[in-house]
Amino acid sequence: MSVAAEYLEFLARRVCPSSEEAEKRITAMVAQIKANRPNQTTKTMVGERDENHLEDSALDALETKLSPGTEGNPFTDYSVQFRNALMFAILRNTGIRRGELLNLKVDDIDFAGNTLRIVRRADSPHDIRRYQPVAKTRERQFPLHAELVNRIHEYVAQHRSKLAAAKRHGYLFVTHKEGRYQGAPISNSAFSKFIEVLKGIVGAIHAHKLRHHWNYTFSSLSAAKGLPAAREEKLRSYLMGWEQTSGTAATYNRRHIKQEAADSMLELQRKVLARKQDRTNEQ
DNA sequence: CTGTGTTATCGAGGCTATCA
DNA sequence: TGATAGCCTCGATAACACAG
Repeated sequence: MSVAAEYLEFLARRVCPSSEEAEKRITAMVAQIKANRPNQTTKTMVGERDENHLEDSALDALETKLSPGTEGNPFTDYSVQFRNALMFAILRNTGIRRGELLNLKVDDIDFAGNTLRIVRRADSPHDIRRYQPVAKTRERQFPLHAELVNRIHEYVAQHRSKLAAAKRHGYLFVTHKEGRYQGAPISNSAFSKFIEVLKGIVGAIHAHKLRHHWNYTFSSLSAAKGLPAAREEKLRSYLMGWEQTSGTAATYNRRHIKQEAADSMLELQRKVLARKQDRTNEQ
């Protein structure tokens, strides 16, 4: 509204002949518009976000249910099962955004070095999707647990490669259903449908909630390691792709931060995956 | 630290092609 | 012909960047 008021002021000065009378009325108009600005921000309190995390046990149960070939898997096609379980695992373990996930290309994964790269590709001409998912913030690269890398590789080699249309673009996750869109990059809404199914199993869940959960786990882990708060903040910013609040200092020890961030990322993944391993062994 | 602008996500409703 | 697994749109709102 402030901007609108100022623009109207500018416009009025342009249009009206400059006289004392006009000047008075313009000032009055601007004052009146500004007086009507809402004085309360509509943003919600930041503190409430902390309560927004899920239970690990519920996520474990969900992951078991999603694992391909399991009795009672909500998806019928094996490739779809494999893809969906993989998308879930990546979201849970890395805390990347929904858009970043759908925007992943096969090339973004370094299968030899076990790393994942988040790249911005706004308005990519190669993306035929109506709604193009993009990485919202900074690009970044971090290591991926070998198990996840292997699963991605298996998905590409065993499932994605069977679809001819998938060879024409590099996007990692594709549509498997036969028809016009088979092999095309999976759409935002198709992904929504997937989340919809998850909701039917564990109740309120969405992609961003997994991101919140990742941050929650990250906090616990940092606390357990006795990481200083400032340090933790920097690592978190790097891994989540946020701007570093400090300017020059960040450039100075970026590499160090990157390394430590990489370690933390791996450790978190190891923790979650190891626990899952334990459970399967017990059964 | 706050206010403001931009962009992604959520969530719900509706449509379409394929298959058994 | 119904079930399934896709797809599209859009308003509301949350998440983020950045200047003051």
